[in-house]
Amino acid sequence: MSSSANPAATDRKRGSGVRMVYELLRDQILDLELPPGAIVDENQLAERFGMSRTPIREALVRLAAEGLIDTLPNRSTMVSNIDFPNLHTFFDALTLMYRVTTRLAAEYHQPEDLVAIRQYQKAYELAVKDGDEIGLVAANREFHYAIAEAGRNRYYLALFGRLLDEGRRILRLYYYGSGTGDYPQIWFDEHEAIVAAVAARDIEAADRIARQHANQIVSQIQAAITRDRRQDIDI
Amino acid sequence: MSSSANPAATDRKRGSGVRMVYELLRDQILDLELPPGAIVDENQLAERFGMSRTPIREALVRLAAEGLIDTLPNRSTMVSNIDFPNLHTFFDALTLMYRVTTRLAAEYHQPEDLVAIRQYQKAYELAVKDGDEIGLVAANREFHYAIAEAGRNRYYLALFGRLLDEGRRILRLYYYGSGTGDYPQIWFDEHEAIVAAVAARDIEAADRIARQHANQIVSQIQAAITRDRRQDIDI
DNA sequence: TGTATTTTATTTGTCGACAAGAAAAATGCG
DNA sequence: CGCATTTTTCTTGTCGACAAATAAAATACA
Repeated sequence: MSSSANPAATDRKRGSGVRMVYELLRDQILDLELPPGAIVDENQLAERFGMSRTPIREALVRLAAEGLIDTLPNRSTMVSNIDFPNLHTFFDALTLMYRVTTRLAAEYHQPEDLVAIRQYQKAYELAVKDGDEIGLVAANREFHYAIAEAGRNRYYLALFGRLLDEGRRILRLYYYGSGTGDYPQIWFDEHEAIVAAVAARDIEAADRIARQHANQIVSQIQAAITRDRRQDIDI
Repeated sequence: MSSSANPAATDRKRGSGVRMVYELLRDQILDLELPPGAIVDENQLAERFGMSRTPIREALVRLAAEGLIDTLPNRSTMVSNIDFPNLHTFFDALTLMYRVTTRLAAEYHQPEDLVAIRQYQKAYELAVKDGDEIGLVAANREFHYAIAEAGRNRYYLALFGRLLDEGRRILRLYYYGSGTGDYPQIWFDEHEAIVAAVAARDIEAADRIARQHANQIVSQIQAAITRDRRQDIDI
C-alpha cells in the first residue's frame, strides 16, 4: 500500500514543507538517485509527501533557479543534464574558486573558522580510515566550503557552493568503484598543508597549495572519465 | 479608480504571467524604483497585474533565489539591502570576473561574438554623446556581458550577471547627478582597448586592460560613496 | 497613566479544483 | 498497411478559498 510508503504525511510545521521537499530532491539529484534526465512529476511528489502541489512547485522553482532541474513550458520538468562537452569550463571555474577562497581564508579568517575547518578535516580523516567514500566526498565538500566561509565573500561562496554541488554529481558518476588508489590520503595531506597555510596567514602559500590541490582533483576526475569512456568504446 | 490603473488584466498567454512579473519586479528593484527595504505585497501585486497570488509567488521565489528579495517566514517579504560593510567583497569579485571573462573571451571568442560586442560598444558611444546616463549604464552592462558570453563559461557568466545586477543598484544609488566628469569617455576608450585585445586574441593584454578598467570603475564608485558619505556627516 | 493580556486584522502558506496545452491514442481514409 | 486527423488523456498553470501565524489594536487592570 502507498500509505506505508508515505511516512511524511504527518502534521508538519507551517513553513517547513517547501524546505523539506527542496532539500530531499536536491540531495537525490546530487547523489544521482534522480539521474540526469529523470522526470520529476509534481503529482507523484505531492502524493509521496502528503501535501498539495503548491509547496512542491515552490521547491521546484528554487531548484530550477539553481540549475538543478529544467522545466519545459507546459510540459514535464526533468533533472538537468551534466554538460560534458564543456566540462573544462567547470574545472576552470572550480580551480579558480579553490584558489580565491583559500587565499581569502588566509587573509580574513577568524579563530572560530579554524575550529570548523579542522573539525571537517577530522571527519575527512575518519572517512578515509573507514573507507567510507560517500562520507569522504561529503567531508571534502564541507571542508572546502568552511574555508570559503572563512574568506567571507558571499559572491564567491555562492558560486563555489554551486560548483561543489555539480562536482558531487560528477564524482558520483565517475569516481566510485573505479580504483580510488591512495588519492584520499594525498588529498588529506594537501588539506593539512592548506590548513597550515591559512592558519599562518600565508596568502601566497595558500594560493599555491590550493592550485596544486585543484589540479590534483581535476586530473583525478579526468583520468576517471577517460577510463570510463575507453570502456565504452571498447565494447 | 483602480480599474484604470490596471492595464495588465488583459488575457495573456498561459506561461507568461510569471516571467512578466519577475522581469518587471527585477527591473524595478535594480533601478531602485523599489528601494532596499521596500515591502513587496503579494495581494497588491496580484491586484495590480490582474492575476492570482500563485504566479506572483512563483516570481517572488525566483527573485529570492537570486538574492534580490528576502522573505521573513510567515511575515512580509522585502527588497534585500545592499551590504555596505562588505562592499569590498563585491569589488573584489567584480574585478576578478572582469578579468577572467575578458581573458576567456580573448581565448574562445567566435566571429559573431565580436559583432555583438561592437554593437553594444556602439550603443554605449551613442549614450555618451546623448548624455543618457541610464542608457550608458545599460549599454555598459550589455557590453561586458557580451564579452563574458564570448568566454563561454556558464559558471562565470552566472556570477558575473549577478554582480552586474548588484552593480546596477549601487551605481543608481551613488553615481547619478554626482558630477560624472568625463569618465564615460575614459571608459569608452578602455572598452575600445578591450575589444582590440580580444579580437587580437592577446590574452595577457586583455587581462591587463580588464584589470585596469575594473580598478577605474571601482575607484570611481568608491569616490562617489565617500563624497556621499561626507555630505551625510556634514549635516 | 502605564503595562499586561486578550481580541481583531492582516498576511502568508496550503489546499482542492478547474482550464489550457501538449503528447499519446484512437479513428478515418487513401 | 501507412498517414493525416480527431479524440482522449495526462500534466501543467492558474484560481479562489481557507487555515495558521504574526502584528496591531483594543481592553483590562494596577
